[in-house]
Amino acid sequence: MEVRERSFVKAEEVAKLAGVSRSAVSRTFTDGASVSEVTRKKVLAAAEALGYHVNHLARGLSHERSNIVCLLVSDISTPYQARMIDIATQKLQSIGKIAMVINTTGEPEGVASAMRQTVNYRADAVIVLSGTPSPSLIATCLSNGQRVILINRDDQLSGPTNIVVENTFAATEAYHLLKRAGCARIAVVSSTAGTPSLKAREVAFVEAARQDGLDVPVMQTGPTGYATGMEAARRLFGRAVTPDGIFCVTDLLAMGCMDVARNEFGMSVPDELSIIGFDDIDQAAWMSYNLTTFRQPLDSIADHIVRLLAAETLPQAKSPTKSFQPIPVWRGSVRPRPPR
Amino acid sequence: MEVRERSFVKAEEVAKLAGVSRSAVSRTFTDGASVSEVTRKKVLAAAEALGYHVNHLARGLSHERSNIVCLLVSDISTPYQARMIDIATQKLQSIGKIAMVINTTGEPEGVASAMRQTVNYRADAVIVLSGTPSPSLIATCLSNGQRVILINRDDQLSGPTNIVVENTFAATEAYHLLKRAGCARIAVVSSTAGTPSLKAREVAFVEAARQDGLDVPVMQTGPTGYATGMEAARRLFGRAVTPDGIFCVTDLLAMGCMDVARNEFGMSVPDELSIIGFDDIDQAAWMSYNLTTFRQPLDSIADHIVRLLAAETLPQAKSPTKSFQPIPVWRGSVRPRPPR
DNA sequence: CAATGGTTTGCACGCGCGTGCAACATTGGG
DNA sequence: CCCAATGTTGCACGCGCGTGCAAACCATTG
Repeated sequence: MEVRERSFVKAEEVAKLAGVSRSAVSRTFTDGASVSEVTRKKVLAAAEALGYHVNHLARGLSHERSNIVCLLVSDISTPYQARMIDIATQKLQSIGKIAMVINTTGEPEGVASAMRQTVNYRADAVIVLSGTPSPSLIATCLSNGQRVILINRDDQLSGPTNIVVENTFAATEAYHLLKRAGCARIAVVSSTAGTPSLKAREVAFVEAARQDGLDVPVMQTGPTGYATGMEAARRLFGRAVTPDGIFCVTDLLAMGCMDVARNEFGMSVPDELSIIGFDDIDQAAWMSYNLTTFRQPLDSIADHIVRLLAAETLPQAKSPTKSFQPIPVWRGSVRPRPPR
Repeated sequence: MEVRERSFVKAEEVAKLAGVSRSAVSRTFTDGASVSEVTRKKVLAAAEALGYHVNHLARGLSHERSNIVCLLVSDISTPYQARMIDIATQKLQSIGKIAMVINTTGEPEGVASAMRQTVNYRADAVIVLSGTPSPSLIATCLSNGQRVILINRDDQLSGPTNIVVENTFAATEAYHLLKRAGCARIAVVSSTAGTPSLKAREVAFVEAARQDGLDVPVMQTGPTGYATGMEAARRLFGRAVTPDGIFCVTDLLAMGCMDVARNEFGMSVPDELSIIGFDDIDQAAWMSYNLTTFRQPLDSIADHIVRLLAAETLPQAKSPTKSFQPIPVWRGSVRPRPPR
C-alpha cells in the first residue's frame, strides 16, 4: 500500500489510478448503481491499493441519512447503563447505524448541550437513557426530522417515542412477594436522584402497602448506588424496630443494603431479612448476593428500537409510548415461606 | 420556534431571515472570524428562532478535523470496560471531541470492520481498548492521518501510540505480597482469552514464582469473567492439595473464585486463603469482597490521551509507548501477616 | 474635504460525494 | 448493413459550510 502524507484518500485519486471517471468510483461503492463488472474490478483494485474508504460524512451531506445515532447517558460505569450501551451499540451496528455516546454526567446543563450536539452531527435519532431533556429541545430535534426515543423517562411526552417498563406493576408485585414471605416490617430504599422511573417504583410500592394497610418508610440518603444502599441500611438497622423486608428500587442499592445488614448487623438473608432489587444486573446473580429482582427486558427493548429506526416511515400515528413487562427473577434473597 | 418539515435548518435560511449574507452566518459561528456585533446579534436571533445548528459533518468536510474519536471496545458491560468508556467519553468531550463507540463483540473480523468504519467517518483518532487490529489496518489509519492509540495491547507496534500499564511489575509485586503473607501453595487464575495484557500478568507472576523456586499452577478455563473464576476455584479446591494464595489476573475472576471458595468449600478469606485481583473495579471495594488489587490509573491514562489529541502536532519522534504504574490497593483479602 | 488605515461584508470557490441526464458503447435482430 | 434496445460512462450540479479576496464601509487624522 502506498504511503501517503497524512490525508484521506479521495475518490478522485482512485479514479485516476483505475483509469475511470470519479463517477464510476462512486457508483462502485453505491448499492444498486450501474457499473460494469470490469470497471468495478478495476476500481476495487485501485481502492484497495490506495486504501480508499468512502467518506460517510460527505455521503451523508446530500443523502438525508447520516446513520449516526446518539446515545445520551450518564453514569456509564454503572452496570445497568453499561449493559444498555452494550446491547444498544450491538443492535444499532447490526442495522448499519453507528452509535455516538454523549456522556451527560458532569457538566451543568449537560443534557441540553448534548441534545444540541445530536443536531450538530445530524444524527438520525437520539436515544435518551439518562436525564430529562426539555420539551423545547425535544421539539427542535423532532422538527429537524430526528427520531427521539426516551427510555424509562416516564414523563410521557407526546412528541417523542417513549419506552418504559411497567414499574408500577413490578413494584406492586414486589410488595406482595415480601408479604407472602411473611415480612411484617417492610421498608423501601430509594435514592435522592428523582429519576422518574425510580420514583415510580418507590411510590407504587408505598401505595401497594398503603392499600394493604401498611405504612412503609422510605429511605433516601443519596444518589443511586451501592454506597447509598449501605447508608440506608445503617439507618434502618440503627433504629429500635428493624425491617425484615426491604424493597430497593435498584440492584446496586440492594447490594449495599444487604452487605451492611449482614456484615454490620449480623442479619441473615433471607432468614431474617428478605431483599428485592430491580434491574437484574450481572452482580445480582453472583453467589454472595443471589438477589431476587426484576429484569428489564433490555434485549426486547433494543430490538424494538432497532425496528423503529429501521422502518423508513415513522409511524407517528401509533401510540408513542411502548411499555415492557419487567420479568421477576426468583433467587435466594427472599424467604420462600413465612416462618412458623 | 417555527415548525419545519422534517429537515435540518441550513445557514442560508438563517441568512435570509437575518437579512445578511450566508457568510455572515458562517462567521458568526466560527471562532475568530470577523463579524460586527450588530450582525452577530441579528444572526444569533434568527438562528435561535429557526432552530439552526451548524452542520458539523459539512464543517468537517473542508476543515481537516472531524472532532470524532472512535472507541473500539468489546464486552462493554464489563465493569472495567464500562469505566474506561465513562472516563474516555467525559475527557474527550472536555476538549470538544465526541466519541463514537464501536462494539467489536459479536461479528467475526469485528475489529477489522470497525477499523474501516473509523476511516469511513473520518475520525481524528481511534482508541483501541479491545482486540488487536492487524498492522496493515493500523497502517491504513495512520497513513490517513488518524492517530491510533492502543491501550493495554502489549504488542508494542512501532506505528501507533501504545499505552500500557506495567503488568509485569504489578504481577511480580503480587507474588511477593502473597509470599509475605505466608502463602505456600500459590496458584494463578487466568482466562483463555489470550489478551496480551492478561497474558503478561500471568507469565510475570509465574516467572516471579519460578525465580523464587516455586512452581505455580495456572488455571484457565474460559473467558475473562466471574463464571470462569468460579470454575477455576472448583477445580483448584477439588484437588488433594488446595491453594492458600491465588492471584487472579482480573477482579472479576477473583470474585468468582472467592465466592466459590467461601460458599462451596468453606474457605475463609483471608485467614485460610489470600486472593489478589487486578483492575480495582467498583465491586472490589464492596464489603463482600474487600479485594486487594491493583488499580489501573484510568484517569491519568485518559488525561494523557486527551493531551495527545489536543496537541496539534503529533510528536511522533517521542517514544511511541507510554507506560503507567498500577497502584496497589490494600484491602482485606490478603492476610496481613504470616500465621504462626 | 481628502487621504489613510482598519473593519466588515459579499462573492465565489472548494471540501468529497451521489446522481440525473445525455452521450456513448455494445449487442442482437431485422 | 442499419436500427433499436439495453447497459455503461462522463459531465455537471448540488449537498452545507469555511474562507481568501476584493469591494465597501467607517472612523480618524492631516
